[in-house]
Amino acid sequence: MIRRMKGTYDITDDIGYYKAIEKQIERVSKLFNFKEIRTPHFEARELFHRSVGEDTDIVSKETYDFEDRGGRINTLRPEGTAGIVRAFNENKLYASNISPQKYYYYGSMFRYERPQKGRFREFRQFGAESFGSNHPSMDAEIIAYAATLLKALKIKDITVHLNSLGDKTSKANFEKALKAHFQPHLDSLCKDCKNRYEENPLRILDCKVDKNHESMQSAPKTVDYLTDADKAHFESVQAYLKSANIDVVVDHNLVRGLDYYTHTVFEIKVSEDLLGSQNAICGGGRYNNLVETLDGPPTPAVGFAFGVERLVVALKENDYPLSEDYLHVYVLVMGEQARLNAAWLIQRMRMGGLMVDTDYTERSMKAQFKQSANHNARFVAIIGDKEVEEGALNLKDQQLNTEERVSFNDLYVTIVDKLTQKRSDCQDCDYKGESQ
RNA sequence: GCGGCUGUGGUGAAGUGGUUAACACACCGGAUUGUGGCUCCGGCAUUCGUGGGUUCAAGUCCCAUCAGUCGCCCCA
Repeated sequence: MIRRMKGTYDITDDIGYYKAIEKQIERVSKLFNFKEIRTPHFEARELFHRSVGEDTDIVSKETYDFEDRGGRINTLRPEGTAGIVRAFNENKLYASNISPQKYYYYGSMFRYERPQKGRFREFRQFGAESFGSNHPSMDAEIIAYAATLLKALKIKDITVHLNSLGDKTSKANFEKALKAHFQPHLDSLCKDCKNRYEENPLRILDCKVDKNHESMQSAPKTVDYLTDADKAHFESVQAYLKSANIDVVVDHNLVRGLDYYTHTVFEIKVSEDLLGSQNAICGGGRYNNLVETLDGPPTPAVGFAFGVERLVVALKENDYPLSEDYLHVYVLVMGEQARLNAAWLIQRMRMGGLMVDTDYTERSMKAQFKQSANHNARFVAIIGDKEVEEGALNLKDQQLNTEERVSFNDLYVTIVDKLTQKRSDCQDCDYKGESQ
């Protein structure tokens, strides 16, 4: 049997969680006035090298690259921001009379990684990007947007971690200071940290093995390398968040893996026993140089990305209530003539807005009743030869456990009547009938 | 890229080298010639991820391989 590719998965029974997430994304995005944007799943490889960073793990060893028949080098997008920025520049969206331009996206990303809990090779991200404002209130809005989605999804025990890396210069100075600081301790640090020292010194700060190492306590802090303007910006972001009632933890060891981040960076984490070391459910920050790096006009920008699979884990863990599948009517058919007559009755009910299903496999009556229960059908309409002759059938209400004879002509109105009586079973709205 | 664990019907699983692969759920049929959910009866794996090996004998032991899963790195 041909099976799914490693690190991919089929959404079957869990589809309700995805629908719920997508619904809330749409709703919350409207509240924050972000517009949806959709960009291709593959781009020129060059795009990711220039934006995400040549030396990051994502680009150096995790991309899906392929050459097409025209000799072009394509890459399946490993993250969303690069493509959005490309589209922003290519479509000259910066020329809009609306500013800042606020976009959100939802879709699959691809990274060649070893799959584990909350991590896949094809995974989905929901992300947002705001272009054209360098104001701290914009940083704060982005974080508030992310936090509001989590609130809408009723996810508990989340923590927003916040830090600032400063501009290009302060980021570089800080890195230099870090290397100078850790250089004499290099021998006593763990194997991974020795690597990080060369590859990405910032990451030494959030090492789990060496977190109690003596050199950690005395390590330079990002804040000490911020310019006065950057420091003021960072403090202002915090003030706006406070005003919006969003709790954050300032975490000087928070750095982010992608090269393009400057100034504000943040991560939203759920408890570790939920997702282990994959507990970062959302990550983001400011990237004031990226638009220009990708040949657009100098444009400050800030954004975030959520891991949808991780949201699903959190939803399940929090027992997020999903509405159950159900049918209005299951039509039970016995015999060929009945089946033929049922066809137009079913079509008429469906055209009238009722959710209807029937048997297609010539099962026994008992089995059809079982199916109707499995489908969670409110009514069972029973049609056999007798019914075809009389032009009437038995309609059984499975909820009230009552049954009555109804003519074919009255079937539809009878059902609609019963559905709209005081015992409304509307599961899509809060309407519980007139009596309540 | 590295390490741990796992692989038996549609599903969950038992099986500790010996003959016919438990049990439960689901599903199908019947008892009930047209009324589900309860009850009873019956059916449902020529074979244990795949390939090779050891043995008189392998689901069980060994090797390889594939897949899944969890962790490390890294990330959403």
